[in-house]
Amino acid sequence: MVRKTKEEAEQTRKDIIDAARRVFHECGVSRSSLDKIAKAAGVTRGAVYWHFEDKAEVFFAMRDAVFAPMLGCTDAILYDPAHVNPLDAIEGSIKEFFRVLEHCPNFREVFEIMISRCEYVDEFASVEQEVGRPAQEFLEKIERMYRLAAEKGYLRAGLTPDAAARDTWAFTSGLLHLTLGCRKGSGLEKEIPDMIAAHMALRR
Amino acid sequence: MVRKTKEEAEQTRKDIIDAARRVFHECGVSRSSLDKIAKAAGVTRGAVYWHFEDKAEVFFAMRDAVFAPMLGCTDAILYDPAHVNPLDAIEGSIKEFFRVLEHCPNFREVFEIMISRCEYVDEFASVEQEVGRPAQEFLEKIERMYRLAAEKGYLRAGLTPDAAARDTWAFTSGLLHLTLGCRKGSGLEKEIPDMIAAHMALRR
DNA sequence: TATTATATACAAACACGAATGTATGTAAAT
DNA sequence: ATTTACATACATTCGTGTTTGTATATAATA
Repeated sequence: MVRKTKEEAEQTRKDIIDAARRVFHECGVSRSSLDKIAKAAGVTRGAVYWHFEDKAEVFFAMRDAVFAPMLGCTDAILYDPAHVNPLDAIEGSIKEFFRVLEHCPNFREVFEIMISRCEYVDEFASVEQEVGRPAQEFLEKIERMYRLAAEKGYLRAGLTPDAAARDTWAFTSGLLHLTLGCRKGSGLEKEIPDMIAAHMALRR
Repeated sequence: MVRKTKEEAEQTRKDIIDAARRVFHECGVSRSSLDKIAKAAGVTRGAVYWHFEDKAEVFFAMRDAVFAPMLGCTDAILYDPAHVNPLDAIEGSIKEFFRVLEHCPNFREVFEIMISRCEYVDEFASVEQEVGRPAQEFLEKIERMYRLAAEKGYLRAGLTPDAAARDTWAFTSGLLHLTLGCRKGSGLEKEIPDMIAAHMALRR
């Protein structure tokens, strides 16, 4: 049984991506040989090389599979018209991001791989850029929201939308790194919603 | 000229550590073969294996060479009795940290390696822990400082030292990752002192 | 509709370089 | 005389990219 139907082939492609995530997470990207990934997916390297050029392409496919949904997920909250106060939208969006991160292992694994199991050099140097772009977009989005909040009179007096946005930007990034990186399993996750609320309370 | 004096041997040891930092930074840790490092240091692998067990030991030696000085450096500011307001001590200490990071290439390179050029698995899994410990200590230190500030009446009303500390903690971590990682060379460095000042202004 | 041709979706085998760890050699310091 | 501080050579493993083989799905044709 060699030649599969298109649907079956598409399934093995997904199997490979799925296996790659597990192997990347366990061994780190550089020590994840295509043979390990293939075996974890129940195929041989032949199948991997059929579907992908090399390990980098597998990596990017894995990342793409979770990044787009994640952005859509947080944006939905950020731009939810139910929030009359933009500060609530920001707070809700960030909380939602960390909630998803805690409850969806696939997402968390990919983020952990990108943060502490991948070396950003050569073919992967661009990953740093591509992580930077959503980060940059996040900054611009919350800056607009803070500006809106200021116009509506919700922003604390003496605080510029610009400064508030950059502070929240760094705070969120730090929280992400602390919860996924060095402080894993330290009970930090339980405190995250409180930390976010306290952070936002400072600018109300 | 094979056998060197003790001083010369100590120098080649330092040369190897120095070369390792450059090679790690350029190639990433996993792609830095001991041969590359040896050649960059102007020796052979024989010398490397004489001074170190393996690559991991070279890595840890490199890290130790900058971590201790860095901690001493920021602590000196944090505990400088010249500051009557603990908030000034915190602000100064964080600013100093980023100032050193910007102006001392050795320090910056090591931090960049640890943040985006090393995979925290297997022998290096402990690195994550060891990065986490200073981070944890930093949290405890600034928490004490915020408590002190609260006692002296310098902390903004309605803000607990605990919440302030964790917010500053995440902010600092995020700033570190943003400036060394994805946003390198984006002009962010120029804005860092302002961002720190704005962050601290929120809790005065 | 039945037959044929071709492209597909892999598995298996091969060839190559790179990296590691170790073993051995050796000249000079001690 | 012995140890030190390496350089050199060797053996082995591992990963990669490519090539070849092949059974079958699918398209083309009659």
